[in-house]
Amino acid sequence: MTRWLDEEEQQTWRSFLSATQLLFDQLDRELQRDAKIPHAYYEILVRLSESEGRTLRMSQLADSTLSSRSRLSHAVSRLEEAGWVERKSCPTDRRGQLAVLTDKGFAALEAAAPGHVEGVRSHVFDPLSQEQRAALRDISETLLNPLVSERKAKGQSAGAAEL
Amino acid sequence: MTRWLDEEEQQTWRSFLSATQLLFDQLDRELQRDAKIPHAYYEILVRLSESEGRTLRMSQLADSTLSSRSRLSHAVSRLEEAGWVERKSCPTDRRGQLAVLTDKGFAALEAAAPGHVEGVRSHVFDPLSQEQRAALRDISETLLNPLVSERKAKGQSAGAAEL
DNA sequence: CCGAATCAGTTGAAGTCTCAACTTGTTGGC
DNA sequence: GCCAACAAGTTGAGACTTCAACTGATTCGG
Repeated sequence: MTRWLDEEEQQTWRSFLSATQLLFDQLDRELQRDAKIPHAYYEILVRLSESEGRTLRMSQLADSTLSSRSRLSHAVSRLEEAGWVERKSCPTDRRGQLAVLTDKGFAALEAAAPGHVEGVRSHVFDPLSQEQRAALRDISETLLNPLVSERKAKGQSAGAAEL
Repeated sequence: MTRWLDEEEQQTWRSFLSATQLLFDQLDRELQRDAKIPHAYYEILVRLSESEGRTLRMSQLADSTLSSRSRLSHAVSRLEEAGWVERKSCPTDRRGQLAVLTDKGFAALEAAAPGHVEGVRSHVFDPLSQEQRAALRDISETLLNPLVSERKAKGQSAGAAEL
């Protein structure tokens, strides 16, 4: 009954797995070395830096970083210890918490960003032709929608709206 | 000096990040639910099952799963506790260790594989057109080589030969 | 308005991964 | 042969993630 992968699909899948694995390992290692944070934490800083008042509700931040609430809570605690983020209680909903990027956190992000962008460029965009870049975007967007739906179904709350 | 990403590149990168993140999260969750192991452990079982005598040197196994030696060592210890893998000392090099897939481990892999393949199919291949599949393979292989070189340079020993 | 269901967020434990240090065995130059 | 470099693997500590259980606040049907 199982629809096994044929030779061609097998090759595709293994190349894809290897490439993504090596890519994220590499970017993570660079970020860890240069900025002392994992990529997931970098993403948190980026989202906050792009938000009104450098502030976001915990749940919005979790959704926009594709993170579980639990993971985010731990991560923000960690970033708080580093003095890069602060928690404030939400004025309109006493359950809510706001995460605010501090000046120190913003400075850390500014310091980390150029190196990280350079990494993305050199490991992803530089090796690809213009056609390949377009195809990569097209493929990624095609895969994205069903995955987001599935995730929502599983109860992970709102959708990854602003990606 | 920084070569920032333009709007188009930004979109591509974020879609790619989201899609891969959601994809691997999903596959991992399915595997954890159905087979009680993370995807990295599944990969180990697959490599062993494909090897002569269901046996591989630790270092070869580490290379072929793109895993650090340390990570592999921990993982094999865990799989050994489960009775799915056994360690034997290598006859030709007293430093070496062989990892051997047990019958029980093979059975576990046989039980897990159909569900996992179905997941890969439904989340990756089914949504893509034939052209997109070809492009995905092409892109993955393009990205792979430089990453493998970089990894080797960093001292991670031999190359990911048989992917 | 009151209680059940739901929502926002946190917590602690258990699992995995990384990093650096370490043990043991091999090899190559002298 | 011998000792310094190197290779194979392991180990333990610390960091991150997941999962399930939990607290407290909000909402909505009756």
